[in-house]
Amino acid sequence: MTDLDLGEYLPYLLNRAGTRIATAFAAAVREHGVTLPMWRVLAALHQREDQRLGELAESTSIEVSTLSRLVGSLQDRGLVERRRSSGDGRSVTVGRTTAGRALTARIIPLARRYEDVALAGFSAAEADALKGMLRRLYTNMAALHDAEPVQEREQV
Amino acid sequence: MTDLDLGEYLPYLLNRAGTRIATAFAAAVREHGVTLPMWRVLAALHQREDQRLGELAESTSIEVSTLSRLVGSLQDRGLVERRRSSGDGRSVTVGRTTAGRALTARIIPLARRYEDVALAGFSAAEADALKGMLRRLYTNMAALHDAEPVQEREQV
DNA sequence: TATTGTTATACTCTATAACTATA
DNA sequence: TATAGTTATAGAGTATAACAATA
Repeated sequence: MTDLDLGEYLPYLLNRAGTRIATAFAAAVREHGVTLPMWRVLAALHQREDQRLGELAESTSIEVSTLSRLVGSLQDRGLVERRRSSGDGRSVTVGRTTAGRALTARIIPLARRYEDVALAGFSAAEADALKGMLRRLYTNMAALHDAEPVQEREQV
Repeated sequence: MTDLDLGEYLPYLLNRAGTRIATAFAAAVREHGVTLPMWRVLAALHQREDQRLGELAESTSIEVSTLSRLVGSLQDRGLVERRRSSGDGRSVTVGRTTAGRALTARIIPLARRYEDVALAGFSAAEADALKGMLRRLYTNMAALHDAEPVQEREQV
């Protein structure tokens, strides 16, 4: 008899913690006129300037088609710009404008503040351990990413 | 100069890991004819049978208005039923039907399988530590939940 | 032919607010 | 008046697939 205790079930705990921090921070960035996914794009471009759309989709975990329109909205707001890549004529490079960099710089301290709230009471070692485990978790799921759903186990 | 390294930024790592496990598992449950949020409702009702809509919103991290229609869809599929609560005439109690319980039982082993993939290479102690920290994280954010966005810090 | 990105469609989820019925 | 739930609407994101331009 296989059962499930949500209080010990990792995907549930991950979703619960993620949802809470995301909704709280979404309300905060909205005061700066952007949505949470838009902030994620700006943060990814802060990490590495000028990414192709496909790379940006990878680094933000946002679907390419969704991202294409999201970049359009950011462009309408004057925060990013699209440039035709010099090498490959098919690909598009996305980069922040001066206004986009300024807004990113204004939001970063707020982002740190929320991280501090989330990690209140954590030692530096604990926080590092948590982050390391989340990175391992991401890597572990790589095999299933863009692959077949896990095979149903044969009934015996 | 306050900067931000996404590779060390908790909300980013949380979103990345959560998105990956969620999209992979969503594809798996879709084969059973339900969406991921629907599965979350079924799992919450498996954890505790017969919850009022408000409680269910709490335990699934789904907005009440979204949940109301989600429960409607599950009802259309014959997986849950709404009952007027005996005590308070305003509230509605949601419970699984026999078919709902059967479907939940079919998905549970699959859910465990995905958790195992995510936690591959983790010792039991590490997995427990991770889960405990995610619970603490959730609790830490409680203060901000349904509250004002964190105050902008005064410029000096 | 394969790849990169855009666009269209239908569906789902969110956010807000108006509304009903109870309390 | 306040609370529990439903419904309406608009805005965003997801999933698929069709499409254009380039390789």
